[in-house]
Amino acid sequence: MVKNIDELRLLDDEQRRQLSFAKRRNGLIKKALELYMVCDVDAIFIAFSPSGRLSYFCGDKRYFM
Amino acid sequence: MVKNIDELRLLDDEQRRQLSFAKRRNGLIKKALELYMVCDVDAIFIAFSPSGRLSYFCGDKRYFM
DNA sequence: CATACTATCTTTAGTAA
DNA sequence: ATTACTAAAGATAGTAT
Repeated sequence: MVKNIDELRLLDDEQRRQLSFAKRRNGLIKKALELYMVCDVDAIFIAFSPSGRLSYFCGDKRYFM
Repeated sequence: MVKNIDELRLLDDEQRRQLSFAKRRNGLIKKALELYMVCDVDAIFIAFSPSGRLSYFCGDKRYFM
């Protein structure tokens, strides 16, 4: 797990990085959905996977789209 | 804390919602930064606070900007 | 708006399938 | 690509400042 930003470094193995991405992306999308629902705000999250695939969440009530 | 998505509901108090937003937004930006650094991917996060202020994170290495 | 505390709940690296 | 398991680390509601 990551304690400080200083401890962050690029995962050196492609397979580990892809798995870490999938887990973290899922976590971020869930958190963005919670922010959207709990706090009643607009929020978007966009990321590209290490292999270039798009992942996103869009919760729009007022400003987006 | 939120256990299931079914338990999510709009915080009824404006002050509680604003505080929850500030904490969750900080958490999301940190997570997005970690995703960007650890997984070496592009990622953006944008949200508006309950009072309409913009918060965002943008980590771009290939696609954005 | 921010920051600090803490009990409690959540996320995730490593691993296997 | 995914899901499942688990210990360890992280996030946050409630509260006070």
